[in-house]
Amino acid sequence: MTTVEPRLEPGDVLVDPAPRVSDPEAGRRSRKKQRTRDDLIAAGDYLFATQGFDATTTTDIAERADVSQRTLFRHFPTKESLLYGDLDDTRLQLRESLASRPADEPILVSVRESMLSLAEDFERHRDRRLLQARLAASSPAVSAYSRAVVQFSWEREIIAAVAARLGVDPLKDPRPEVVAGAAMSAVRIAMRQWTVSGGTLDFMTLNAAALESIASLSDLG
Amino acid sequence: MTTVEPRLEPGDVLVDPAPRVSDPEAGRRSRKKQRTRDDLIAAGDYLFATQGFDATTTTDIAERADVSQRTLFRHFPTKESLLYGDLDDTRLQLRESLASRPADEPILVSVRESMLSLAEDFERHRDRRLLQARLAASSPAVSAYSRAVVQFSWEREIIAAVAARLGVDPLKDPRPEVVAGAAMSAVRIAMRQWTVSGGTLDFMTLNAAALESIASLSDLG
DNA sequence: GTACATTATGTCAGTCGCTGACATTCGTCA
DNA sequence: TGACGAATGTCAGCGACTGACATAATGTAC
Repeated sequence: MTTVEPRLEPGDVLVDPAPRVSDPEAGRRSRKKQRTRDDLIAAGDYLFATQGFDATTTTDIAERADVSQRTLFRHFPTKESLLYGDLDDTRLQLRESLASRPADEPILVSVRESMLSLAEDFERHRDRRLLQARLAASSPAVSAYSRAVVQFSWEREIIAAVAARLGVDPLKDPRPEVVAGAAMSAVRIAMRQWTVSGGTLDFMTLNAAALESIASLSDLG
Repeated sequence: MTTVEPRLEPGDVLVDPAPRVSDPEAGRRSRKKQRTRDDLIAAGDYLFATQGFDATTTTDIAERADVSQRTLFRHFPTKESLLYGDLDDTRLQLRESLASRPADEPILVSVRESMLSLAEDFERHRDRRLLQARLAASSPAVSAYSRAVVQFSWEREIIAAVAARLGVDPLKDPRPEVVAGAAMSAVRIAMRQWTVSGGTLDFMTLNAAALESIASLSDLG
């Protein structure tokens, strides 16, 4: 599994200057835990960006975050999950966006609008999403994880929402999954176009254009 | 990554009684090579079916095929690829099927008919496809491989064919990928329904029904 | 504030997928 | 037959990940 690793230009932003808010409600213990978690993500982002995903060792990352490798794996189940540490946030945001659409709205419109809320997420975490996309383009392991874990988790949210709206069982009626599959393909195209543009193009616009094509599918007869 | 491993009933067929044809044209050397390859696949199928994917070691498989572990990895790049050893056959068959559709046929019909040719493959290798599907349902590693490698390779064939038919660049026009995504979702549903039925339902029928829903997507507005 | 329970972390040894390097065997072909 | 090359075996090693146990920091009850 040989891999071409990315070489970032010196000007590129490497890490999200994350807010590091650390809910002041919680005690010192959970704050410290959150702190090491943040440190690990930052260390991973930096090393992945500078050396590439495959060339970076989990031991490297742990050392840079000044913790043991064992601690890294207590916070993240896999090396890939370290790169997509905010997966759950994005997924839940998508879920809420889907749930908040009016019930009388056409389903394709609901899906489209919700996917656009995902675009907002991309612009809010621009650097990180670009890094993830670039690493996915250069490392098969990351690419596979993105498809099989990240995107799949989004797809499930769409399937559940569409099935609920239609009032059908998604294991029997194929439409929820087919809609979700089409929508995910649209998002992938938008992501790819956005990535090759280096994040300069407007993700929202790209995503909207791709999603438009779903409704016109039947023209292909 | 804890995994529930499948327990097959004694009556279940474990291995494809593969033809083991070994092109008589070739010499003894390539015949022996093909033979060890077949042995490895058979050993893998048997152990995966009886012990589950994760619980089976590549060393186990190699020993059962009476070769060294190193030889296993000379024939197959990963443990997963051993389970999907015939991936290329299926992919190329899909490609040919897509290429053989008349140029004046509506695109959705071409895609649908080609996916049905994929259904023939499923019935031809019924036991193996069932085993793969069951293992994918029980092991995240297999499931991820199926999505990110196997199904993705099919998806690329559809994208290329549809883009060629439309005469567009699939990196710019989203329609080829969206069609492919919808078609792959349909196939996934059919596979799942077929699997839970234990392979008793007619895959062709399931697949056709799921593919039908693509054209009616715009009804969801 | 002292004592006890919890929890995050470190350390260490080990498994398993996978690879490079080198030696050996065996089919092929002149 | 003898030389060449392809397939395999052997061995050592890397890297992701895990279980077990010890330790230290934190939270809590009194």
